[in-house]
Amino acid sequence: MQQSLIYSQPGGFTVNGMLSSHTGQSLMHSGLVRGESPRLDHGSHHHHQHHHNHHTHHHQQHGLGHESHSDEDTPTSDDLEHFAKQFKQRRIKLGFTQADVGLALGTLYGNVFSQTTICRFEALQLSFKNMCKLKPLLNKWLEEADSTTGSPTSIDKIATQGRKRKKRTSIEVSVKGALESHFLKCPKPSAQEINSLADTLQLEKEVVRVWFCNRRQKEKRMTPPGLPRTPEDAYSQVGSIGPDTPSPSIECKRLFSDT
DNA sequence: ATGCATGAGAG
DNA sequence: TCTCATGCATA
Repeated sequence: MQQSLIYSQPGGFTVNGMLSSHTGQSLMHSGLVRGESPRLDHGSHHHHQHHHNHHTHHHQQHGLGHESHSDEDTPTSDDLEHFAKQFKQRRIKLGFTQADVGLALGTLYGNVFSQTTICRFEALQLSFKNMCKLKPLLNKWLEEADSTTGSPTSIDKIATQGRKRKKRTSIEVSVKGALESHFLKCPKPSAQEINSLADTLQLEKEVVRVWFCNRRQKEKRMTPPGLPRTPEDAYSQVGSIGPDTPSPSIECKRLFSDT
């Protein structure tokens, strides 16, 4: 947790040591879970991805095969991964917290983001599409940030949230385990399934429903959950690593034909 | 850093 | 209803 609560104002000294070093970390996710069709409308493309996804049929961004620049068009997963990494180091070098960045984006370009989102971006824990959307913004901030090394950023405040949010319900570990099991069987339970499940686990159906929604979203992130990604493992598995989706391509049978 | 939650939009 | 982007609150 390096998210200090203090605002580090780079107004005292010039922090200008932006090095282009990157941790030699071989993070190679093989793709996302679904066939995200990028909203690009170039009618003639569709090369092929260069990675050996030893299973299904999904790739999300066409391997345009020749773009290694910052933005312009749809980045590749590798581009995003690299950018996120660079972004984080530079952010830290400049002495800003994730929260600072989120706020700065708001005051600079009108889009405010929370610490959570910045964090997830850096950790590649957003969907591919979402990453692509945020990248340009963060890239701009980055340019601004290190060019203006020492300029006062006009901080503004846009308090826009007067919702009474439900208190976060803590789900017991054992119960979580049960939910996990069910998720493996059927990631998309019907209302009836959710009902009985909620009843069994003694949880509100809404809580169970939301849990499944969130669980599904997790599967769709760029960095899927449950990766035993230790450096040692990475070395042993080179050649056929598959951090890709566990192929749940099977339809879960609806025992109840709902409405 | 992450778990549970909200709400807008698609179907 | 589900997905998807996003965040408050919390561990």
